[in-house]
Amino acid sequence: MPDTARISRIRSGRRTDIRQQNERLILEAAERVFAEAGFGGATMQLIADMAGLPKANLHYYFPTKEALYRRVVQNIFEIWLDAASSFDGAAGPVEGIGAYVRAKMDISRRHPHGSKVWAAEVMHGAPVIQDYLETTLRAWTEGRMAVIQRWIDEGKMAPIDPRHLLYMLWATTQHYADFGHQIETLNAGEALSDRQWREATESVTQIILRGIGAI
Amino acid sequence: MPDTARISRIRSGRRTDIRQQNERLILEAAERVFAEAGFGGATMQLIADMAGLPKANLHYYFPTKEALYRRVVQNIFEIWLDAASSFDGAAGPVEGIGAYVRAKMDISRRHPHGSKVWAAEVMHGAPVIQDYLETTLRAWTEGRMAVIQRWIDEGKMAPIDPRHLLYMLWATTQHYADFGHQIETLNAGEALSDRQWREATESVTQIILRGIGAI
DNA sequence: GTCTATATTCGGATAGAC
DNA sequence: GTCTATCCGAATATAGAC
Repeated sequence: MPDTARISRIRSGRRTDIRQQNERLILEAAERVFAEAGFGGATMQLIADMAGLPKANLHYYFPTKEALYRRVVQNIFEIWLDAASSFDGAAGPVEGIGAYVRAKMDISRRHPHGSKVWAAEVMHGAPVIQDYLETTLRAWTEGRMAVIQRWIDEGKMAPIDPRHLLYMLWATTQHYADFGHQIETLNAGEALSDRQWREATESVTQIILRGIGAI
Repeated sequence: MPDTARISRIRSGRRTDIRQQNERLILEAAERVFAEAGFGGATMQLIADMAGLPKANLHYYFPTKEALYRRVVQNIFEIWLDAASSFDGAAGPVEGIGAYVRAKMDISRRHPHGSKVWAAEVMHGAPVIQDYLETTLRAWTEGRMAVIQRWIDEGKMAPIDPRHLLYMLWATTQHYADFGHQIETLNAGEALSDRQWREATESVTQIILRGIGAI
């Protein structure tokens, strides 16, 4: 029955397309609402309205509010892990840390909502992603600490505690996303321009690279 | 009627004592619950249980959940404003910024809940304290930027953008409170010891003071 | 000033028609 | 796969006895 098979494939294909598109719509809306209202303050109704779908559809694609939230948090974590590659294969701290700061500042600009959701999740004791902290993040951190320690041993930077350097990199770059509203208020109520983002990235990079004696 | 007057004074005095003590109990519990669950996730019942009072008493002292939250946020803001004095009257960046970092790291350690509540409030667009950002915080920021600029003009530090230096100071110090759970997880699940707090403060201070060319 | 009982609203989740 | 109508639990807030 080639005919019905073809129709079935097409139908199935369309269904998959609709599913993927709707899931994306829902996840984008959810990221924004969770960031702006917190998990407890977010409502499925608000997310549905922002996604342009009836509330019941959300429960069709994501069984519970928590399942939807979990996916949002996972998405952000993966984006940050990708940025980790900037760190690897660098000859020294100037290239490695410079690239990492640029990558993370770029993420802060393009995914401010995701960064805020992550921050809130950690502030609340990481009820949903504690396992990621203990496995993936811990391994990642120890790997980069080893790289930094090697740079220190090779005389490419001052003997800074690698752990606190990493915390400083996370804190300074994510601050531009998480506290973006405060920064905007102190910028006469205006969002940072392209030029201001470049200046911010440059300032952060310069202070840190000088601070660790790499330049 | 000296007798009744005395009794009345005593009664009134006791009432005031009870009021102050209960308000303090409620505010401490509220700070913790708001920090760990967010405004939307916090419940008056949970705060009441943690304060050891019946729920209705909370509504006697604070008319609404939002009024209670507002007081918590204001408390934190005042604590940070006090720390601002570390900045003033310093001969140069080594003393001024050094003292400010120490003061803010100390607050991150002693008031982690308050710091988290503030962070969440800002992340949500500062619905409650937007006026503080536009008045008090803006004035404070401009004042310190002028001080930093003077240090630059006097050749006491490199020509860093004062604004981004301030953001870095806020980001790095508050990170130890707001992301304390992540830091603890990466510290084998242990809270930082006295010694580790000193090392963290020292690392932050050293990197920043070197980074701005002050040492 | 304290506390029990309750009114009322709101939001997550689902049933069931289409 | 979509969506309306609805259930039900939970949480804020208050009434009113003590």
